[in-house]
Order: sequence, then structure tokens, then C-alpha cells
Amino acid sequence: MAEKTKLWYLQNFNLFEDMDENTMMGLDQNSRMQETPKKEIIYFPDEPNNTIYFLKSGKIKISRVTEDGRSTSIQLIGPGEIFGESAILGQERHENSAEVVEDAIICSISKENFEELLIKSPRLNRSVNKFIGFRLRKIESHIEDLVFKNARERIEAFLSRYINTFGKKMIDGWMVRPFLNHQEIAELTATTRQTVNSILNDMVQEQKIEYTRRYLRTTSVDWLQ
Amino acid sequence: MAEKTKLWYLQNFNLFEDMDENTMMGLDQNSRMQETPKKEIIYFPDEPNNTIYFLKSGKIKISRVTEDGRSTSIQLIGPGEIFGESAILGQERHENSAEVVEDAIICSISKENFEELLIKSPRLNRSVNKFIGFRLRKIESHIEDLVFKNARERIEAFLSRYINTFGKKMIDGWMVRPFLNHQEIAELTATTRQTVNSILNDMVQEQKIEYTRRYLRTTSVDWLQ
DNA sequence: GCATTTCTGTCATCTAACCGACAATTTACC
DNA sequence: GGTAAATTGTCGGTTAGATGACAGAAATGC
Repeated sequence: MAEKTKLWYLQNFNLFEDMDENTMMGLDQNSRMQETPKKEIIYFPDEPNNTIYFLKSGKIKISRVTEDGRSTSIQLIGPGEIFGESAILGQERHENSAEVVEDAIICSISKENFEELLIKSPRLNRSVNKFIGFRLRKIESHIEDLVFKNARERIEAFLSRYINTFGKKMIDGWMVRPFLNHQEIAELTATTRQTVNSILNDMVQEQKIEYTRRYLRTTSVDWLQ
Repeated sequence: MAEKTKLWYLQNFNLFEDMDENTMMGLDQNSRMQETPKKEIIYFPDEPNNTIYFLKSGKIKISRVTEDGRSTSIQLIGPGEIFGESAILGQERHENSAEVVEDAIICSISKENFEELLIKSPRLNRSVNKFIGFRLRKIESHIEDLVFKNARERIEAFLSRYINTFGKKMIDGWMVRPFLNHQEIAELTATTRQTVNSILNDMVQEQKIEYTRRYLRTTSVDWLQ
């Protein structure tokens, strides 16, 4: 990928949008950009943790896996977000895994280089802190959902967020593509494949959504949060 | 409280244990210490968020409350921990509430003053980052518990952590006092009062624990994690 | 020391959602 | 274009644990 393109990408990154020239140059020189196809694993649990990633495009799923192989997703990362940030939070090894669920363009920088930039730019530091606060809140509301919402409400809340983050506004509602399969939605909402199936079809029946394996479309918007 | 005592407290605080003289003095000058009795609320949701708290002794419960009044605890804060840290993470208002569950000594510092200290001391900054990473992990494993563990396992895991953080080693096991009531344990484990009651009594039957409203004692340790 | 409030113990009922199993459909791939 | 693989659809049986209701015990307050 041409250097010019990379810098352009970085400049259009949420986190860096009002960053000064020097910081941007430092970031550009120390980072590398790569395209990564679906199903690729960026990191596994227990792997040493010394890189910070910025997602330019695509989707990344962060999950926890138990010893017996069951897995639950902690969150879905969209374009403009950081992941692997636990490296700068003093964590030596990954506790989660990160998997590409939709072809991605990822920019990565070593923990050491990034920390150096953080020291040089208090502004970047503040942005990163803000981002981490955002992440913390996201996880806390995930807990709230698990405790208070039933399967249907969790799935609706998930679809709502999914559409908000990844969808495109159309004349007659919203459209997201690609869509996820039922198993993936189940992991993201802490339910089962069968439950997702039945609830999704209920929602089609009620004319709230319309979907195929390729896309999801809203046919009414009143249920969106 | 005498100034000397306050400084002594601060110096013995986990987060500040290897902090340099200057930072300590800055902290001492800008912070204030107060004793707060049980049941007092330190902050409510939606209140503006401009203070960082350090807990010297006692216990604080951080919870989320829904509109209809149901509440679930996100975590229990013990001596040596920070809370209200979302202020430095760019959050304008509290999303959680903090309640004293056991008479506490709390040291507080304004967001502005603390941020100034952070800039002056990269070491403090690193400690704080580390702490936040720790907090993030704690919350993530809370999610894992909610998804994969049943009520019994969640309660056992909670007691285990409770004993580890607050308990004292005795000749014949561990002892924690005071103990919490069933409703509080229910909120902390996302179960109900009745379920806690029956599981706790099962554990007494199985000679794993022994408890009154005042204390909790282990009578065997094999179930502790 | 008595009355009121808070907490614990128990039980019977009910239901959301998991689980396994298998058929139908769609997609991927040689 | 045909076969294998992946995904979706459907259906009962099963159960963990929530819920409500009430009695007894302990703590608190005047």
C-alpha cells in the first residue's frame, strides 16, 4: 500500500482527527498497515501483548473462550476503533481473542512506539483515555443487558447497535451488509442459534426487519433505540 | 483528621507506593480525606463527574439502576482501590451509583488537580493506566461469569473473591466480617435473594462455609479458587 | 422491654430459553 | 453442474431459577 494512502487513512481516523502534524508523522513512521481477510485470527488468548491495532475498515470480533471451547463475544469492533488496547493498560498477555469477521484493513503500532507518542502528545493521551472510558461504558452496559434483558430484548438491542454502527440510511429505512449468521449473533447476545433463528423470524413476521444471508434491512424503525 | 495521618494513608496506598516525593506532596495538598458511614451514597447516576476517589478502608458498591428501580452491582471496591475513575476517562456524568456498604475512609481529589498530577508524573500515569486495565479485565470476567456460570458457580466465585480480598487467614481457614446480607449478594451475583439463601445453606450443609449475619467463615478450602 | 422493621427460611408454581435431533435449504467448491 | 459443507428452520422435552407469598427470627429504635 502506498505511503500516501496510509497517511490519509490515519488522518481520517476518529482518534487522530485533530492531532498535530508531529504526532501524525510519528504515527505514520512507526505504524504498518495490512489487509486481513475474514476468519483470520489477529491474536489468541495467552499470546504476548505488545501491539495496538486501529481498524480502518471491516469488523473484528473480540471474544472470550473457556477451556471447554464455549465462546462468548465481548464486543464487535467497527471502523475507527482501537483494539488490543490492553497492551498500554499494563496487561502482558491477551485474555481475549480477536477474529476478523469481515475483511479488514488494520493499522498496527508497537506498544513501545505508541507509548512514546503518548508521552509526547498529551492530546493524544487524552483522546486515548476518552476512548478507553467509552470502551468501559460499553462493557458495563453489556452487563446490564445480560442481567436485565431477556433474549428478545438483547437481540433487538444488538441489531439496533449493529445498524447504528454499520448501517446505511436508505429512502425507506436502513440497510447493513454483510449480515452475520445466526451462530455469530447468538455468541454476541449470549443466546443460542435456535433462539436467534426464532426471534429473527418473529421480527420478520412483525414486519420490523427483512434479511437474507447477505444483508439486513429495517422495514420499520419504531423498535430501533 | 490530622494532616500527618492523611499523608501516611496516601503513602500506604497501593497506587502510590513507589511514587516520588513531589507527586506525593501534590497529592497531599490537593486531596481531602473523609469518613463516610454505611448506606451513604457517594454519587448517583447522572450527577456531574469531576472527582476521583481513593478508598482507604471499608467497602463501596458500584451499581447500575434501571428506570424501574431494579439494580445490579457492577463491582465491590475494596481498600486500596480507586473509584469514580471515569472522570479522567472523559465521562461528563456518572452512569453508575456508588454506595458505602461498610463504613469507609475515602480520599478525594478533583479531576483537574489529578490530571495535572498525571501530566507531571508519567509514573503515576502508568500506574493509573495499569489500574484501569485491571478494572477492565475484572468487568470482562464478570461477563464471562454471567454467560457461562450457573447461579451456584457465580455465588461460589463471588464468595471466593470476597474472601480473597477482604478475609483474614485464621488457623483453621478464613474469616470475613462483616458479611453481606442475602439481597446484597444476590445483586452482586445477578441472582435472587431466595436462590442465595438456598445455595448458602447448601454450602453450610456441605461443610464448606459457616456464617451468621455478622461474619463468614470457611470450614473447608477446597472449593476456593 | 416492647413494637416495628429488616432479614432469613421455605415452598409451590411457572416459564424462558437451552438442548438435541433432524430435515430443508443455501452456498461453496472442484 | 453436481456434490459436499455450511446454514437455517422446526419441534418437543427438560430444567434452572425467577416469582410470590408467608411465617419465623433477629435487629433496631423509642
